[in-house]
Amino acid sequence: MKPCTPTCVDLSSECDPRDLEKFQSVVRKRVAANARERKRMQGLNTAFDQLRKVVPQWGQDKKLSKYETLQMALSYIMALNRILSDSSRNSAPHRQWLDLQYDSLQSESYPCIVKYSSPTENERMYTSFSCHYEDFQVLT
DNA sequence: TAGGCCATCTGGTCCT
DNA sequence: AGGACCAGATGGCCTA
Repeated sequence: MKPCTPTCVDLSSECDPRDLEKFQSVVRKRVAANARERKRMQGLNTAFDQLRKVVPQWGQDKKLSKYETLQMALSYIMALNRILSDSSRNSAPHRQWLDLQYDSLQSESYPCIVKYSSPTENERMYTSFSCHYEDFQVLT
């Protein structure tokens, strides 16, 4: 898995000490850069995990890939945006608001997600959206 | 076994 | 000079 790094090479026996020192400095910098890059990528993955938690994921027991997460977030934001602009035009009650969300979230908006149409799945979706609706209300 | 997804390493570029 | 960011390469793991 790990490609061979310069640390694999043993130069200690035949190198000029100054070259060796220079080489070791390069290796130290490379190792430090690798660690920083790992940390950066871990931060990025944490952000993806946080995004997965707030993005709808019904009927999907498998974790969304990074690409799917971004696609879903995009679609979700677009849908909420549409809901917001629609609801500002006519003040719909809660259930109508949810129905509106359902209309906005058809499968063509979520190409990465399998669409489930059973009452159970719809109910789960309403529950999920109720939660988001509360958050939405707090924010606005 | 092939393909998808991912973590890691690496070198390059840009910014402070 | 050092750090952040990026993209390509590579190899491991998992699933159909």
